Amino acid sequence: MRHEKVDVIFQAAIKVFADSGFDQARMDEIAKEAGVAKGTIYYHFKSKEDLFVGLMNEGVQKLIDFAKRSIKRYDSPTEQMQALVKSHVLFYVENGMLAKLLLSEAFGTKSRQHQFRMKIHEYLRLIETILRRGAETGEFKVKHVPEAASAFFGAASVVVLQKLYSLEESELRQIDEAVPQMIESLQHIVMCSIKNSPYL
Amino acid sequence: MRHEKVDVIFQAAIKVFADSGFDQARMDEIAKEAGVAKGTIYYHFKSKEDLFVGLMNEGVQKLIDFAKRSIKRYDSPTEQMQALVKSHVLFYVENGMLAKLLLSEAFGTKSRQHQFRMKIHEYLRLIETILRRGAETGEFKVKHVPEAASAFFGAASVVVLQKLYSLEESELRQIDEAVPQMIESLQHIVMCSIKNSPYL
Amino acid sequence: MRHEKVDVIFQAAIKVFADSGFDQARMDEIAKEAGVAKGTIYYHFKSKEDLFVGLMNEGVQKLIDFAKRSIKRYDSPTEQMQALVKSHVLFYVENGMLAKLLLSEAFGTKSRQHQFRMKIHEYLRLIETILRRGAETGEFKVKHVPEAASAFFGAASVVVLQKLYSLEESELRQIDEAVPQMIESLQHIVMCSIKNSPYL
Amino acid sequence: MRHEKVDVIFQAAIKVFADSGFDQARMDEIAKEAGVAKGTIYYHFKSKEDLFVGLMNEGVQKLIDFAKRSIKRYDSPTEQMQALVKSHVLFYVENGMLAKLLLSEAFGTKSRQHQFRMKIHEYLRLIETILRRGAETGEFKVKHVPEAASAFFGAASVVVLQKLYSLEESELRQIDEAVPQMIESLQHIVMCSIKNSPYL
DNA sequence: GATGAATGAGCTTTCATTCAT
DNA sequence: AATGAATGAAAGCTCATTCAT
Repeated sequence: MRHEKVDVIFQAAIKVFADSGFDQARMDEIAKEAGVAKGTIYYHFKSKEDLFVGLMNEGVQKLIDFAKRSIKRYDSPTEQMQALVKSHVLFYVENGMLAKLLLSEAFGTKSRQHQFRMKIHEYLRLIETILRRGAETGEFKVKHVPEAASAFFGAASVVVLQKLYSLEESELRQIDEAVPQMIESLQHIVMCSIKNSPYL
Repeated sequence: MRHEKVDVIFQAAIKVFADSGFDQARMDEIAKEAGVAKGTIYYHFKSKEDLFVGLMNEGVQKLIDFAKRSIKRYDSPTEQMQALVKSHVLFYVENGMLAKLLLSEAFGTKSRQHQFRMKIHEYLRLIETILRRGAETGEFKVKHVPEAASAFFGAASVVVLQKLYSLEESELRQIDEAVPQMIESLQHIVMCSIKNSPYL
Repeated sequence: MRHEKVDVIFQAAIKVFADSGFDQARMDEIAKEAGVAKGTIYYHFKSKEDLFVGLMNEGVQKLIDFAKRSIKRYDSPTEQMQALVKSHVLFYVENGMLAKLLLSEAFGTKSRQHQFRMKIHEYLRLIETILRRGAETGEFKVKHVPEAASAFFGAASVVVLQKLYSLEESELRQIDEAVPQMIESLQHIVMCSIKNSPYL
Repeated sequence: MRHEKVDVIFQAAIKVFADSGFDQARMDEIAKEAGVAKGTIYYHFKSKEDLFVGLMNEGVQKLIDFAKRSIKRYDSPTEQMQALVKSHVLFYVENGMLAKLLLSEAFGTKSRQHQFRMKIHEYLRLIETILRRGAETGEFKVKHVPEAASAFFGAASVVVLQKLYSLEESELRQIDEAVPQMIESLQHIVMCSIKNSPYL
């Protein structure tokens, strides 16, 4: 069982990293947000980078777990793909900070960014798995599976973020109203492009 | 006519910002890369942020101009949309650095990020214009135009970046071989999801 | 109880600020003089300006306290005024650095200079209080109290500084011999100009 | 005859140095104020310090000349001393910037400050000359002439500056109303303390 | 386990000065 | 004589990290 303080620090770190990005995040602020002394963070984590990597892995893992739970309820690849798109949007709306970090910290040559991409790759493989199963059952027809997975990931991520940042601070509650629209749009795009036979 | 040194600094800055992101980029490094003294940068730009904003605006403008030139050669929205996807991929492969900054620095609450999103919005509006024209001619059928534009932008951006970063340093030349594949995949996704009638 | 390091920094800062003035004083030098790292200063003080303001307030407060203690021993305004002049000279000779900063940093439109003048004003009010009490008892006759207070302050300050700077480095010990002369001169000036009846 | 541009630069420099003090004054600003290129200043002056020293000498010289002209109209040391006090106040009110620089830049160990003190010393010697002549004629009785000169200089300087800075920006016109009061106060102080016989 | 005072390398920015034109 | 683009030394300040308690 993880130490109690570690959880407190994780929660604080998520918030601060999401608000500010890796570079602008201050260990001081994380400590203050967590209500612990700065030294305590260093007792539990080797470095800022270490904390960040742990955090990102956990974040993406949650995204993966959430997606897997959504998928599990369906058998056909078609339904699973739709469930995946829906879970992606819902998770991002609920965890906007992660979405932002996903795009802003995923690309780069730094070691932490490489590690981060590895973790994201797990999620992409989940998408690819469904696509491949759909191809086997004959429901889907996808020529370049990895490219399709990347494309869906990018499309879904940018659509949600663009919506989040286009709403003013005061209108942020309207994001919930926009969710069905985003899900519909993305499902349409995804299904159209992979369905063997024409999609509605 | 812009001063010669300004161009040298711009070229150096785009390289360094792309390598490291805004925060990790060092003015020292930009100066060294440009072969000028650090003070020279500050003689021409008010601040690091000023340099970055100028750079990004110019970068996105080039993307917009490149896309517009590609589109101009065609009349039908269908051909224009395919041309746009192609130009997007080609531009990103040629300007991988800008592509990375486009995703990593576009989202956030900083003023420079807001300015940056405004500029990207110009590009999104270009996509939307084609989509709307296609809807008018009856070639396209798009329910939520802004969402579709964001989705295509996100899909195309992530596909190229994912490919760029999945190739090791030594295999970077292979990127050119991957270009047709990426274009084909993205065109397929885009056309399928907007075509009024089934797209083969 | 104030932290030990704060005192060390204060002592070093007063020396460096006095040697060089606010602008020419270097935080590096203060740190070196104090035997602490530069960061330590910024751990305890918000900025160079913050350090300076704290220092000046404390310095002038010491001058005020010293004057008040000197005055307390006497009842008659006449004796108090003489005590004040004497204490002023003694304090300045002992704290030449503060004296210099008092004149060189008090005037200007910067916020820190305004704050500084406010503090000096406390000292001037002390002088004015004695002058007014003397007027009540009939011992003094002063037409413009604030002008008189400023004049005595300026006279005493410049006399000591002029003497300090007219002595070469090597003759600085002679300052002690000059003290009685300065006190006598200033007391003469002050008493003559405020005494109701002729002062010998 | 001095080069035309030198005068333009001098006028600009006076303004900028007075507004900001030596350290905070920027050569850029002086150039802009003078309407010349920065290089032009360096064509006529060796350095910022060189410009400042030249300026200060000229400023103090003007003060000296103004005092001498005021004195010349009278024969008796008594009248001359009163004229000197009056001219000092009038000059300071008219040239507040010089007054400020006089106090803020006169003390210190820098070479320019030493040179500056030398120049001020000329003014002090002028005061001393009158005091000594008064002693010879029997009108005055001054025990320590240099101390008295310093005291009068300090008193007059601080009185005017304190008044200038105590008035808010908007009330600066009231300074003219305060002039007679300052002159009266200072003349009273000076005359009382040097007159052989009681001064009313 | 936990703390927070202390550190110092490293950052952006400033600005007096130079020099080719 | 005059210019102003270019310079680079130095400054104030930040903040991840350490370590004695």
